[in-house]
Amino acid sequence: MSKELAKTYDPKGIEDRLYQKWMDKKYFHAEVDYSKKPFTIVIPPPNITGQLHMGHALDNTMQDILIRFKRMQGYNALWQPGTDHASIATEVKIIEKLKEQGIDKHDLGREKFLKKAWDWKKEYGGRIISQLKKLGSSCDWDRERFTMDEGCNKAVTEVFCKMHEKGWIYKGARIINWCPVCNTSISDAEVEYEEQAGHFWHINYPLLNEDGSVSTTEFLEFATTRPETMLGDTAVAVNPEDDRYKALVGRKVLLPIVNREIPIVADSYVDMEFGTGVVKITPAHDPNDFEVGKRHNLPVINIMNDDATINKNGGKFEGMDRYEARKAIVKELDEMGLLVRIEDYSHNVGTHDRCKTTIEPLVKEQWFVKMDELIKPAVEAVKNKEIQLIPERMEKTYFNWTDNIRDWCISRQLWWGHRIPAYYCDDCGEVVVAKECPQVCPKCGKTHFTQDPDTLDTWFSSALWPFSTLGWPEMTEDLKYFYPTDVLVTGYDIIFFWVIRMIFSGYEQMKEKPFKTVLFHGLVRDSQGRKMSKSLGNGIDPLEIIDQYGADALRLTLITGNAPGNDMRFYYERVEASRNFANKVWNASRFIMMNMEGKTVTTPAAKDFAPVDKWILSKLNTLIKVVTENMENFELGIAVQKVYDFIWDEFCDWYIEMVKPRLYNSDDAKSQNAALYTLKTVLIDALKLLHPYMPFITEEIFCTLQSEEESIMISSWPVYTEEKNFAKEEKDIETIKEAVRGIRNIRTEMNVAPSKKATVYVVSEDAAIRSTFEEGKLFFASLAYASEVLVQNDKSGIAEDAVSVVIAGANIYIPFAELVDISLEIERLEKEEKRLAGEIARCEGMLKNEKFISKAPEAKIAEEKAKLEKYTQMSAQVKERLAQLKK
RNA sequence: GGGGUCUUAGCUCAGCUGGGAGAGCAUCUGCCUUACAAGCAGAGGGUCACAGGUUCGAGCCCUGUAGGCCCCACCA
Repeated sequence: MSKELAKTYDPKGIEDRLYQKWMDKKYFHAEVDYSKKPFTIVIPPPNITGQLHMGHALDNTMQDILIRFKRMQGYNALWQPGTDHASIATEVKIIEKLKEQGIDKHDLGREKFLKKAWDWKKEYGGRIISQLKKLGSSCDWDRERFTMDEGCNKAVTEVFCKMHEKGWIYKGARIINWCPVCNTSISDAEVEYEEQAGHFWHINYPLLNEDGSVSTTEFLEFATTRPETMLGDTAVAVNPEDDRYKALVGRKVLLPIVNREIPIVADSYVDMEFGTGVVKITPAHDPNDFEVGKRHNLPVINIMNDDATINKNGGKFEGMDRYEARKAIVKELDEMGLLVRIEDYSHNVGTHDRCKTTIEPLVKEQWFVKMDELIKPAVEAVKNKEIQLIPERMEKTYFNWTDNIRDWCISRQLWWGHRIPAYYCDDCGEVVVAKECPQVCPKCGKTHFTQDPDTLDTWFSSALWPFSTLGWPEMTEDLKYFYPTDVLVTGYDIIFFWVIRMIFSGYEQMKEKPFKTVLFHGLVRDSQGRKMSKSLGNGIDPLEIIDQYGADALRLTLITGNAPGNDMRFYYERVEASRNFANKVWNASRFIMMNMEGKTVTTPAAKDFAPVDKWILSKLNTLIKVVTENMENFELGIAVQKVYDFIWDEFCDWYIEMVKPRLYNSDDAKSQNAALYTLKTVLIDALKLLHPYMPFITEEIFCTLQSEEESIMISSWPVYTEEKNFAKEEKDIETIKEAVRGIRNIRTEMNVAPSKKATVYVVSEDAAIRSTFEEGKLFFASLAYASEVLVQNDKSGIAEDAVSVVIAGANIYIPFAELVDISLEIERLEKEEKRLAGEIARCEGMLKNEKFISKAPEAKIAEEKAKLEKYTQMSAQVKERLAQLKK
């Protein structure tokens, strides 16, 4: 790289080239190596149906930052990648595709369908991976896994069998959430509640008299949102404390249309205050009713088919869709005079999160994971900080779920997924759970078995991901070395689906946590704060952003100004700001390289460093400390902001400008060399600090700048050292900066053209300050637009009408040749005096407060005293100057 | 019904354990100064939602109020 380089940074071409280089060099690959400490992250496996979206981009950028940071710190960093089969999501897509070709899943048959699914996986499974690469993700691709590969299958079977043996996986008929469109059961976590406008139908059921005849005068009124379920009613319930109905308990009502006699039961579940205080009980189609039914030994009458049409138990309504049946039943009740009234009613309805279909609670035989015992270590681990959740508030969400946990329904009536390792004897029906199909029935001795047709919830395999990917159930070397993993990075939206399940699975199977820290991020929203969604069409494609601005700019945008767990808005102005920063870095580097050209930069002797060099080195040293600390605390947004500010503000706007005169003066070779050396050193360390965030541009510059180095990504992370703190130089340079700012300010205020140079006098009785300015004279002159800088201990020779800047310990005078409006200058100084008076009042107020003196920490008191002294002195200088001008 | 979270400059957001309010964008004024106009130098703009409290000291801690967002529960 040299002068011919483009004035603007163009990431095109560079990014792919560098990624290929990293791949070729195997930098991402990690092997067991006990001489180094491991640092492990497992990727949240993206769905094979997926396309990279902003959520992925954020999630993977964060992981890559942590991995690259730790790798540079000398850890053996492993980022374990892979993809998820995403049973239901994928199956739905395949069914859709088949439908387009006019093929029905069931006509095709299980085997052929699965072949199609694997074809799909082959075709689309790699797409998301290549997209992650575009982002710069430094995953160990040699270790790529899939939730349905051989190893993961083995892990799933192993866990299922073990837990079944322990009695923690069982099969039972319970009420579950059924999706009539996807035709499968789903877990509680997959149900999404949605506010829907509906109705409240008030209905009368006639009471039966003591002699069993139907009363024509006595009715029991109740309200329901789902009148069609009356076909399955097996009781009516009231609260046992309810005086209105106490006498009726034990009597019966006649279920109209169906003409079934059903009892009136007393159950505390019924809220006396709500409605009429009477509830119809349909154990087969409502979870609460199911519980009531169990308590009162009520029959369970399922009235629905799997597609939510009424079954034969619904008599003449058989075959009708549930909503069609609702209408018909209401109509019939109305005709019978049993419909009291209809009320508008808005209520929450459970829908399937995948397809938004209203779920139907049904009683079915399903497989469940018993949660009560399993969850205990997972609760403990978070409670005692064995596992740290970031931000901490996520613990509340976590405990909210664990405290109310119910058994996990894990069987799905799908084909794409891990088939349940349960085998039924064709002859006697005996159930055998085993890793392989049994040869002989342990009960009847027959030899023919049929495997359970169901598959497992996709999260069952994801729950094992942190250890299945490292070789479990074999106790591999990888597992011993890399497990437990260090950080899990994920969105707060899958805390229930995934995070909790990994934690209890880790403790149950590995007897050890799956990770030490969970770092949560929020959602990436559009510029108006809306969720990005397909239906809104407001999604921004990260690949387009990469194409237009580069992966580095995208990554920086996603990290800047965001705190853990918080949502963010994404818009183009932010990306442009990031792109501009990349360009800034590029140009600063270009400048440094241009100046280095043809020269051999050597390490200068300690005495050859100018105060400015020490100032920036000292600033850099502090930066290293702050950035490292913030990254270790997972405050990535703060860390990168510090790097950004340092590079742009301190390094580019100040240091480079300060050092220019020395670079252009070849007469003082030692000084020039020290400047070049400092420029290069600071740039390299700054690039290193920036590398995890912006891997491509930093690599490109680093390798050009230091052709002998192979790659920045395997270089070592800068380390903070006390010896590189130069307090004196920091203070001195800040003094000069203050003077420069003051002068620039005045010049703008007085409308002095930048091209117009003037003599600048620095007057101070303090020899140390004078020497500071003497030493910095060269750059001070150029930054302050001075034709000449004169440092002296009194005002001799300075024109009366010179404008002046007061800084602590010195007065700066600029005599302009043109007439300066004295009254304007007086006004300006009076403003300054007022400001200082305010500051003095503030300090004095504090210091005169006895309670402050007695209770505040010493350091704080000393700080305020020093400030008071400084402002008092400055105020005196301003006053003196005003007195002169007013003469 | 329970819980969380937010309310800071015109906009979008930082502000980590309490010690003089910040950034980016936008606006205004000068500058094509030999790294960068995707830039440089400067400026304006905030009773940190409101009301109390704790403290020598509160944007930050506590209580309450108002409004927004989210999660959980699901009284038929």
